[in-house]
Amino acid sequence: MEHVPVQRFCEFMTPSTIELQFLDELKSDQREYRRKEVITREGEKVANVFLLRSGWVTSSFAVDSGKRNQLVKLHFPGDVLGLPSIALTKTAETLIAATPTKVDVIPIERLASMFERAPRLAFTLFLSTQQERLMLMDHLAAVSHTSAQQRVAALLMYVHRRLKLFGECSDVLDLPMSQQQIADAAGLTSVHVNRTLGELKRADLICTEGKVIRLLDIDRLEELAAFPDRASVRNPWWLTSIGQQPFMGD
Amino acid sequence: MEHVPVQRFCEFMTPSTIELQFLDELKSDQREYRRKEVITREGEKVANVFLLRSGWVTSSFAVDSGKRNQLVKLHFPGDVLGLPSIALTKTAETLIAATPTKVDVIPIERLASMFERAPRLAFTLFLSTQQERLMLMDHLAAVSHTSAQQRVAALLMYVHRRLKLFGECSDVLDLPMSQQQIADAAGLTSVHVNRTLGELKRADLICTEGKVIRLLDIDRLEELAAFPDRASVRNPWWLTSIGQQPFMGD
DNA sequence: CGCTCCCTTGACTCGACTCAAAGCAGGTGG
DNA sequence: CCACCTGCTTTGAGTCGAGTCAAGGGAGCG
Repeated sequence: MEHVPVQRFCEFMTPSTIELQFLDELKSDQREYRRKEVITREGEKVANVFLLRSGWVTSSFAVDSGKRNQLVKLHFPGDVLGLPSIALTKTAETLIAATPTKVDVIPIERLASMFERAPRLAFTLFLSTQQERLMLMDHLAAVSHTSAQQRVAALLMYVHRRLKLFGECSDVLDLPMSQQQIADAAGLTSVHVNRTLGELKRADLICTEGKVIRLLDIDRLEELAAFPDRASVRNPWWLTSIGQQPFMGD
Repeated sequence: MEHVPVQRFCEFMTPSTIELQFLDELKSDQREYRRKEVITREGEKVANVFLLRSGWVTSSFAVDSGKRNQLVKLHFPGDVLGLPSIALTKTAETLIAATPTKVDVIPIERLASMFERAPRLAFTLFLSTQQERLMLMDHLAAVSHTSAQQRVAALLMYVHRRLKLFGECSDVLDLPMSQQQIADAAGLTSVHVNRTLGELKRADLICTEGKVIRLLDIDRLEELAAFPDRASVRNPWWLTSIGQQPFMGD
């Protein structure tokens, strides 16, 4: 039974055995990347999406003709990478492995066939990307309405939450990101991120031990980050009523 | 034949007659709203999505416990409203009619059934929401990396482009938005939007005649707005190869 | 007539950016 | 083993864009 890597498909319902098998057969290939290796560079032709099996991946955009970067999303195991660009001829995102990484390669035509063969999975993926869209909206609201401290805290808490899902998490974060990248994610400059981290340290919210960040007061950090909390549906009848048996013909 | 209101479904391929009929039968109801009327308020139970038939609709979030608003998206005829919240128990977006508006009400369970009955339409909708996601990413990048002038210009050009699609458009925009709303969209304050519009006027890029904005130099405005230009796929084989005949049983 | 929005303008503040220089690894090759 | 990169972090000084607060002016409406 696959567990972590298909969490995107388990978030709203539990897939049947046949569906899990179908998912497993989507991949055409499996690839590994080293830290900082490029998975996809913006401008390249779009042919695949990727299921992240292990490792962290950053998704970013060049802005200002390359002078700056916008880090749009930090991906964790179970995430599907590259979806936003499937309607384009050239990829918009640059995907870079932040840690050593394993991905399944899923050709777009197989993804398309999922809509015919496994509609329940397709709708689940659809729901999951709507959630992503919402997170982007929250990110957008945050970037234009919150202070540097809040944005940095929000980033830390986001990572903390995701890691908690895997149980891999204590109050210690080993961020594989430079301050420059944190800045790109939060919409700040590296200089200012540095100062902001300093402020958080002085406020006894975090401390750093080498590259590692220790979260000293998670409650206050959560409060600072001020994520809107949104409750997701689980097993809604309109989802579970869709045909459960995918058509596995030919 | 329905034309404008289903453009979201025609962007990537041409739906078959049966598919168009299916789309038409999705709605459970049709509603009309007056200017400033609320279609959906954040926090309400999620039961439907809406197909915008005519009029403009703003989608916004309260931030800072209601002191500020983030206007996330301006919707035009053909857009599907409310999708980002379908995975939630309570809506995240507040949808407000910016002009007199007509919408089709689509219960979520019917949307779900589309994934079973009309997979090609479902995948088309999926593609279209991936595009939305991308636009949000661009919006995000813009908000953190561009000046007030650029953001206001970007908003104007966005509206101009959308209107051009309907052929309704000259170089004259009749924005049904207050400067406060423009500010909410651009991530600015109303005071600063006012000054920024002043700058654009002094630079002979726009002029205002009452509530109407006349675009004096669209080329320079486009340059200022600096949208990334992204080419969408049309009729990709992996889309058109999906079963064209929806199952219309029972 | 007076209300309520909304736009407009001015004066002041401040958070985040820029530019710049200096410290600090970690890694590579001589 | 040391010398030298190169990339990342840290700190300082100065600037500026956008926000805040506040007051006045129009325009539409009951």
